[in-house]
Amino acid sequence: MANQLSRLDQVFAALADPTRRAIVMRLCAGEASVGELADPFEMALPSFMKHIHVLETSGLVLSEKSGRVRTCRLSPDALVGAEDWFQQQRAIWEARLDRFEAYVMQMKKERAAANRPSKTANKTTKRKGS
Amino acid sequence: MANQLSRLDQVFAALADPTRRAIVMRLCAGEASVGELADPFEMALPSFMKHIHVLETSGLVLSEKSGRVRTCRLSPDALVGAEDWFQQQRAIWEARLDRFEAYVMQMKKERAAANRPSKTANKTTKRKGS
DNA sequence: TAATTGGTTAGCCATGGGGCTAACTATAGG
DNA sequence: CCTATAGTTAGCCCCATGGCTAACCAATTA
Repeated sequence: MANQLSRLDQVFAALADPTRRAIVMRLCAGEASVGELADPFEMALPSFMKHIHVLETSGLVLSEKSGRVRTCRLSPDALVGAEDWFQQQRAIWEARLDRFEAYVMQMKKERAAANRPSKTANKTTKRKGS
Repeated sequence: MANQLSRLDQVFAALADPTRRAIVMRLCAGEASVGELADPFEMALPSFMKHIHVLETSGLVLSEKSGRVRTCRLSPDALVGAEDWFQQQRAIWEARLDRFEAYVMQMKKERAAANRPSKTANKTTKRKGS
């Protein structure tokens, strides 16, 4: 579990760079060699290879060398893992929103009760507790 | 659109740090003051404030100072924006998988046709085109 | 008014990230 | 066998990041 967290570190750090996000997007459309991947970028190969390496150690990308060409492909697992994190946070967030909404409803009811001095015999402003 | 990309840079970079992810998770449960947020961390306040600032400039967190206490709350928009990116990638990925599956199906059919020299009168290996 | 509390600013330091060039290895092709 | 291709390794540079301390406001509170 703590492993997954530090994996998240690497995945998010990898995705924080536009070059690397572009590589991931490109790889979503299918595997490609390093040269093919590097082609659209005006960047020296060694610099580009660093990005590949970051993506690889983050678990987002797998690569295999055959002959003198290294072919890269996306490993969707890591992507899904990061996506899961968002969904968990959103779940917590939405649960809180629900609770907040319930709280607002409660407030409304109480204020309505306070503004309607008909049934309950309340004389002065009786809003403070709880 | 290019704006969103550089915003993504910041959001992902912000989320690449475990401290900051913890802050976001904490903030999912409701707003809190800087002091409350910093409490669980063994870190000098100025260091912690840097994290807050990173989260704020990334758009993930909003804060407001009243009196001498600054209250932070989550801005879900940025989170959702990042989540969207994943979903887009997954959509492209899955579309590709579908195409690949279709391709495999096609291959199967062709191989089946090749192995079944009954109906279609094909003499030699007639697989090459398209 | 004096002291505490809650943040903030300024400035230092070490590490790491992202870029480069140059030189090297190893396969493919002529 | 020689050359071009595709990566790789080594090493340099600069600046951003993440941590710290020390000093400094500005509201509370005694």
